[in-house]
Order: sequence, then structure tokens, then C-alpha cells
Amino acid sequence: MLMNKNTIEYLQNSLHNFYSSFARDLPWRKNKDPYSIWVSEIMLQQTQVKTVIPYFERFLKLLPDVSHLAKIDIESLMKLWEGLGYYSRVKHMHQAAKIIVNEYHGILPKTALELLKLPGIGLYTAGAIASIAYEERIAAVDGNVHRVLSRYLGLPITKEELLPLMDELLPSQSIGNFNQALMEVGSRICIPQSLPLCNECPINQKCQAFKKQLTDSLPIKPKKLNRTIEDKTLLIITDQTHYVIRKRPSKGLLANLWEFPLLEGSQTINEISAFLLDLGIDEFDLKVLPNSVHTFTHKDWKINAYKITTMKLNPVDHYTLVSRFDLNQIYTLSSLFKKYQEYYQ
DNA sequence: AATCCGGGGAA
DNA sequence: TTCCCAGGATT
Repeated sequence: MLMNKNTIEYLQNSLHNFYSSFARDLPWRKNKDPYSIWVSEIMLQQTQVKTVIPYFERFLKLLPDVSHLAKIDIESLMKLWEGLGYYSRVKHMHQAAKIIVNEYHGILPKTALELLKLPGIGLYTAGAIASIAYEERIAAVDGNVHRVLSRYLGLPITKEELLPLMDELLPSQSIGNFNQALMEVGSRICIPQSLPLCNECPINQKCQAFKKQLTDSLPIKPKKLNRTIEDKTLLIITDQTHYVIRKRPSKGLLANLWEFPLLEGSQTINEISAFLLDLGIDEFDLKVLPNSVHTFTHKDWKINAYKITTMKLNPVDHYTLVSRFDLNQIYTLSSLFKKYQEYYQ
């Protein structure tokens, strides 16, 4: 597809000027260190800038370079990620750090093609790192870029269909800034819901969606997925000093995280008693805690919660007895348990 | 090509 | 409620 030369040059020049004047002062923009850009891009996957900032600051302070990341144990690393979600990101990053140390002398690969081979780095992230850190002339198409460009061009195209067009749109220099400017316009101006702030947009003069009032119908939206609801029974079991937790399976939702016993379904008091008996608990005080709902992307968990207080806890296979301190400092829990923090503090 | 994988902010 | 976020891996 051959695009109008004016349309392209206007886009490039306008975004360049916009970015020069209005780029946000974000922590990962302080330098072009490939490692910190990599960390930021992984954290920013499906996660908003505001959420990422404090995690990024803490992460870089403790793990300032690839070799530190490669050396830290996975449990401590998970703890740094606690609450960010999509925990496989951190597992893949850890694996990638070891590969970078062992096979790339501790230096991030300098081309998107090479970066793409690392676990956790897909087409977008490879393009983002290569263009921002190394100024490779390559696209970085995320949700923002897809939305901005499909509106600007007035084309109902998917993200995949947009990719081949990017070679025509990319400027010959300042590629990293061009890519970031597109994302910045997408997240601050050309926003998805309600009305985009077209009057403030640096590329509105040649935006087809703006001209033809198509911002509502562009970009084409993926079909929404069906949500399901599952009942769970949460047991916070304590002897006043220690708490019973266990490690989740290595596959599936919240893989490898720790949890308070979370039983399938809405268990009756009798069923709970039977479960506790298996843990060697035959005498206990049971307190009903407030129910809650934890929302994932594709399912809701309805949590029926109880606090179980007993005199003595005995070690049992597959369960771990931990102090409050270790619970807070060492073990990584899903944020769904935060709602019950007052009952284990 | 679909589905899975967290959590939160915003309307 | 619904959307969607600087997406990637798995099937």
C-alpha cells in the first residue's frame, strides 16, 4: 500500500515536535540504558504507566543491571513483582537475564531479531527496546499505536495488518522517539473510551477518523470474552503466631505464588472441619469473614472467607507454617488476599 | 486463530 | 458493569 507522502511527513514532523515539547518525564526515560528500558517494557505489558512507576523505581534500585537480575533467587524476584500481575513475565525475565549473561556477555542483544529470541520478548517489546535503546528503524506496535494509526489512516485494520504498513511510516531517524510519541498520543489524547481529545491532538489536521467522525468505530475491537464465576473458600488458619500457607501449582492461574488454603467451591462448615482434620486440627474457633469478589481478565472468584484459630499447628506435607513477618517479607501472595490483610496482621 | 494469564484505573 | 492497559506464551 502506497501512502500519501504528505500524510506521512506531516505525521512524522508533528509527532517529533509534540514529543520534543510534551513528552512526560518518566523514570525509564532518564537514559538509554537498554537494561532499564527492557525492565520498563516488560512491566508496562498490559499495565498502566502509573501502576508501573513505583515498581520500576524499586526494581532498578535493588537490581541495577542484568547480572544482578540473573543472580537473584526467583522467590525474592517474585516478591518484587507482588501485585503487578501476569507473573510469568518475571519468570521469563529471569530466564532471559541468565541467557544474556551466559550467551551475550551481559549485554542486551542490539537487534529486534535477536531480542525476539529471548523469553518474554515478543514482536512489540523487541521493537520497543531496539528502537528506543539502539535506534533501530523498527516498529513497536502496541494497543496505543494500533488505535492512533488506524484512526489517523481511517483504516479498520487489525494490529497484524498494520505491521506491514509501518515501514512506510517510520522516519529515517529518531525512531525511538517516533514510536514513543505514537504511544504517548495514544495513552493521553487518542484514548479508547468516551471521546478522544481530538482538539489537543498534534496530528488532528490529517486524521481521517477526526475528519469523518470515525473515532467511535475505529479501531476495530476484538470480540469480548465470556466471563465465568467460581466460588472459593478461603481459610486463614492461625495459632496466633503462625499461619498456614501453601504453594500454588507451577502452571495455571497465579502459578508458583503462595496462598492461604483456597478450596474449590463454597464449602460447608462440616466440609471445612473435615479439611482441618486432615491438617491435624480437631479443635478450633471459626469466625466468618466478609465475602469478596476478585476479578481476573476472564473469570471472577467469589471468596467465602473464614478465620480459623487453633491452639497448636502441626507441620503437614505441602503446607508451610510461617510467621507474620515472613509472610510480609518473603512469601509472594496474589493481591486478592490483600482484602483480608487485617485478619493476618 | 483462540485462549490463557493479574490487577487496577476510569467512565 | 465494561473497557483496556507500552503483550506474550501456549495450544
